[in-house]
Amino acid sequence: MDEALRAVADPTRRAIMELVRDGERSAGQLADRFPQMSRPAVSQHLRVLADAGLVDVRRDGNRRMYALRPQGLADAAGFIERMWSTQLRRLKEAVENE
Amino acid sequence: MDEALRAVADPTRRAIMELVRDGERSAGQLADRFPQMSRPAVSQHLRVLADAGLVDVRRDGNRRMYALRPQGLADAAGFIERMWSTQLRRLKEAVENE
DNA sequence: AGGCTATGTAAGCAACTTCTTACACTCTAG
DNA sequence: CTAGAGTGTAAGAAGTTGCTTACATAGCCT
Repeated sequence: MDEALRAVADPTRRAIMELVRDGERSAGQLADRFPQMSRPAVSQHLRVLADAGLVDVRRDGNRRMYALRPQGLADAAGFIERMWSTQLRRLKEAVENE
Repeated sequence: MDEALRAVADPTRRAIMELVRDGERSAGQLADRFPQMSRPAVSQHLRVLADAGLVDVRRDGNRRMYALRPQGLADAAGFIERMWSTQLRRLKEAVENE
């Protein structure tokens, strides 16, 4: 979970995830979407995402295709849900006490 | 969202959130739970959490009481859900195509 | 083979994080 | 009022992150 949450904490990486969310994208296609930063920078972000299990990589000849891997967020989602549920529980208690 | 996700990316801060999840805790009570690190370190983590809107602070005489503020995770939860839903959508499509 | 395309890796630097110790502040209690 | 408890803030060290440029690797095409 730690790795996934640290990966997701970066806005560029979240943007990449939004992009690959709709289907596979090559490293180059992704890099093109970030004209303000160098291609290697994007490549490094992709590595972080892959290491965190947030994207899948597939070789396609010359290119590398990246796709979202939502399971990688399972534990993070669990944590957030656990925090979130507190609100619901509290709300319920508040309602019951009035 | 950025601030919340960066705050949550740290394991100590997540642990703090788990602790205040069940109700208010004073700074000192929280610091006691992290014997391996200094009290000021915990205090600094609490500040990060408060700045990110993930905890509420209340002064109680000499002490400061911290409580979880789950709304602070709303945007983060939204992001994760948006990624997550992809899986469901894909699954649905896969089922429909077979 | 040789050159071009697509991509990753290495090295290094600047900025940021997360600690620590030392200090300041603010209530409460006697 | 003074002492001590509870807590935040300041300054600085050490480690980590996120970039850049330069280089390496691997597949494709003529």
